Amino acid sequence: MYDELKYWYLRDHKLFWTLSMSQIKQLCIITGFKKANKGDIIYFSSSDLPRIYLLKKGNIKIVSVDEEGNETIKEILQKGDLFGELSLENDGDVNEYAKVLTDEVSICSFLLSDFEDLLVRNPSLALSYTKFVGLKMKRFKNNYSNLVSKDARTRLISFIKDWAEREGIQEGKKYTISNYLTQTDIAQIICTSRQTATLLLNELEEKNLIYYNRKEIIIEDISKL
Amino acid sequence: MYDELKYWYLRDHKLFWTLSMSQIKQLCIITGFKKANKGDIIYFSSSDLPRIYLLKKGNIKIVSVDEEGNETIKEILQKGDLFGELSLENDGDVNEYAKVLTDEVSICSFLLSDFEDLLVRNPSLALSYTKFVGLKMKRFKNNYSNLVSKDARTRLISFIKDWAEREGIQEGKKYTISNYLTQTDIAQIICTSRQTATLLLNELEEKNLIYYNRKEIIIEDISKL
DNA sequence: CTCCTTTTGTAAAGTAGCCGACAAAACTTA
DNA sequence: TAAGTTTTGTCGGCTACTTTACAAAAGGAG
Repeated sequence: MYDELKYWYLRDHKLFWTLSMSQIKQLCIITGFKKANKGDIIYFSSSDLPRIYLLKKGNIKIVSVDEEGNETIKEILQKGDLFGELSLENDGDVNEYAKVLTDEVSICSFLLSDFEDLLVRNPSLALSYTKFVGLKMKRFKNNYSNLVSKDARTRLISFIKDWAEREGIQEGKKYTISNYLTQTDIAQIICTSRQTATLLLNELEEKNLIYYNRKEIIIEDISKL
Repeated sequence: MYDELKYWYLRDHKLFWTLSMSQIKQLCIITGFKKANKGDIIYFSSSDLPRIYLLKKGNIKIVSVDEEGNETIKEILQKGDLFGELSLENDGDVNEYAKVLTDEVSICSFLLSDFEDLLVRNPSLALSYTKFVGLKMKRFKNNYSNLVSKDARTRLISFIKDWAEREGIQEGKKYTISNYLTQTDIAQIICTSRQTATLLLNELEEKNLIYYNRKEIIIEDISKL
């Protein structure tokens, strides 16, 4: 892959706006690039050097597996999101993988150590990065409190609203989301059983609050949801 | 308060080890210092300039209140912990306060903007700080997955173990924790009702796994817990 | 078009933990 | 030491959700 293209892939991300051309090139030299298809699984092999990944196109989910084999969806990532060792420390024991949700995704990555070098040489990037991680944490905390105090219905609704606002195509109060999640996925995200999720989705559809199928979700009036 | 003393308060924290004397003094000029007693409530007034706080002595809990008035314990902090606008962004709407749990606490604080200046001028501090925030996020994620997949009993046990390892006095397999939490606090931390927490604690005591009273918790053999 | 796999729909039985209510015990204050 | 307040103990009813189980529908592969 040409350096020129790689350069633009990074340059695109707002975190890297402050960097000079030469600094980005420095990262680019060692940048990896990868395409993958729906259903593919990407492991963060612990034997490999730790990396930071940037999702350039498509959607993936980060799944973690605990000792008993229970799978939890940690995050749904969309175009422009960073993932991997964001805390800049590699923790061996955690078992996570990424699964591709959309037809085609492209991902680029760079070595953690190179990124650290860059951060040390570029304090304002470090500052942006810290804010970025902080923001991520904040969103996480928010989800977490939802989980604690709200019931499954409320969690589902707030997830759908959130999704619509992040990715949906808006026409007035109407939102159209291209649906790359199964009901099982949605259930895992809002932390409930698949059956409950199905039940609640059908209930919302019966009340004409949403229109659901495997390809898309349409919210007629988001303010009524 | 003498600059000299303030200096040492900061110097103590491992995050600030890399800083030179003059850099710390720079922060110290505008450092605030505060003592508080059990039961006191410290508000992060949004009208005020955003600050970062460092807990020097004692324990406090961070409580957030949602629209309906539900209170959730976000964090229990101990000596040496940083709190406040760690993400370096101030979010007005979130309603949080800190409540003092132990007899006497001391807290020092500095302005967010001053800290940012320091970070920009000191890349390696910025890197440590980023890692620190990242670590915090990781711990958070861990708690969160516990909440999702484990039942109340498991959550209580892992909370007690964690507490013992962080703060308890160890003698072989025996741990003694000085208990500054009520059962209501514990319940809120592990996200269950007070009644359930009481029940489970008594159950653990009946099985002789722990000895519980208002002043201390003794774990006879942590490996059996 | 047919077979196979994945996803979705539905129902019944079981349960963890919530909620309300009240009493006992332990600290606090005067 | 008495009265008030906070914390802890205990009970039964309730319900939102899980689990198990099976069938229908939709997609995909050959």
